[in-house]
Amino acid sequence: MEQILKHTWELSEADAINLQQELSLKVIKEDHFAEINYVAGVDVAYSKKDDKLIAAIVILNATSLTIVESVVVVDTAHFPYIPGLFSFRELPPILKAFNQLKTPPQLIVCDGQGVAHPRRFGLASHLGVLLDIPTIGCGKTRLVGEFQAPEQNRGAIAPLVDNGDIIGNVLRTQENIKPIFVSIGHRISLATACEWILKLSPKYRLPETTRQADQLVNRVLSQIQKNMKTEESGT
DNA sequence: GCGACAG
DNA sequence: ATCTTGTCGC
Repeated sequence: MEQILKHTWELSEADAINLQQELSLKVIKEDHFAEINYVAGVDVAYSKKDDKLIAAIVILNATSLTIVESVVVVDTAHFPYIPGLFSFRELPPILKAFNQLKTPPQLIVCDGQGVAHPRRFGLASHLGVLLDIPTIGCGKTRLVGEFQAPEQNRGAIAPLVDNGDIIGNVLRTQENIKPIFVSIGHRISLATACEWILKLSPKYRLPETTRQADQLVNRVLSQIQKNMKTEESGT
């Protein structure tokens, strides 16, 4: 898959913030896409013991929600976790994984925020701008913004507001279950993003894309930890 | 100064 | 997010 825009990942904290402000101008907050046949789910896990990031991409058929391809990349972490600068830690391995992908998706669902971010440029927006593909930010918890709890029924939404801007929606994907935080990543409107997340979450709290990517990433993570254990006992 | 803070 | 511990269910 072709990466449209590239930049260095060796940045200071201040330079990373400047880059976010510059790139945030490129985010398109409307529906800019044609037919969506394949949807990607992206997730990253972290092994603290050997300081490795494990990035997984799962491609689903957009109608049947079955897996058509998956890729895993294990990489060294080169940037610390700083709230607001999450993408500078997790995107390098994610982009490596996209390079190995054979089935290009027309929509990417990210585990992390889109424009629901202090500088309106969370991981989902960052990935969307670099690949120029529609992305949705889908977080389990909030980074910024205030909200009221949405009604208890599936599909209920409440606006996520920061500085007077509606930066996302708090969306109930399953009745009586904690809602998730949906925001524009790139090339999609908030309303369409929520429609897709509901369509992708027929059974569980999280969309099938992130669920499958999470399962894959954790399977690889536990395999790595298992291998390290047998190496210890063999030495 | 203190708390809050995607994963 | 991970790690550690304990508890519960299969």
